[in-house]
Amino acid sequence: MDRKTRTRYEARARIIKAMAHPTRLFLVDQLSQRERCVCELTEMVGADISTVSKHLSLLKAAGIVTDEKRGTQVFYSLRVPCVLRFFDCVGAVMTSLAEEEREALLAG
Amino acid sequence: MDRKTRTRYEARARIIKAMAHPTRLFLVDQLSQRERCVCELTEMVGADISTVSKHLSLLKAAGIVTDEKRGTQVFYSLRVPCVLRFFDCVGAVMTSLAEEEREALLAG
DNA sequence: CCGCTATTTGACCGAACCGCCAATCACGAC
DNA sequence: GTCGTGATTGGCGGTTCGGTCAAATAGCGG
Repeated sequence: MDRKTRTRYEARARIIKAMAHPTRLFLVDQLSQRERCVCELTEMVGADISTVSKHLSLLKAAGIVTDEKRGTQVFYSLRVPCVLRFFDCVGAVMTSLAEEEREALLAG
Repeated sequence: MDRKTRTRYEARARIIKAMAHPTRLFLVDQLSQRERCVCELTEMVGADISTVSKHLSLLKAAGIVTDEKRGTQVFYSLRVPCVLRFFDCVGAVMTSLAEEEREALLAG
């Protein structure tokens, strides 16, 4: 794998990594419905506001969400809706995983 | 977020996390073409065979790939092709990211 | 200006991750 | 059986991640 190829896969991995956390998946899921302010998301998640804020800025840095300040609040919204398709595929993988485990059980 | 919801998002995150690494993305990409043995993949990646083996078993544990032992070699293949759609979306996110940066540049 | 609320940022610390090395296991050839 | 090759596993440093706390910043109302 040459240097250029490696760089390309690293860039891709950075974006997927941004999705690879339960709280951030939840946030993306919520933002797919409509924009929400940090305080609202914080209440939904049930964690410290600084934690949620950091997750959101990570998603923003990855290019997945955008923010817009209105008065004293900051509203986040989903910028790239195609990430929602991750969920479908993840469902397929989970099915595959269950199958694999069943096969292993039968084999053993 | 109640306990059940959290568990569901954790399960999803585990699978996405399995994809969130440049080497593993590369492996998935290669396996989308055809099955390959560990030694072949190792040579392509250019890392220690133990490293590649661990990445592959991680992908397997996530349900994304399967392995089949034939003689002294182990062949891995892609089990859930839909993960390839990740790449398209990642491309879209990268475009969005470039846009966002350009906007920030103009605004600043 | 001050106080209040919403949010971000920095420091800290435990946990998880990554890559290499060595040891081990599995298989085929002899 | 021994040897050689392919692959997995365990362990060890170094790095990154995630959550919490405290401090800093930003906007609004008085």
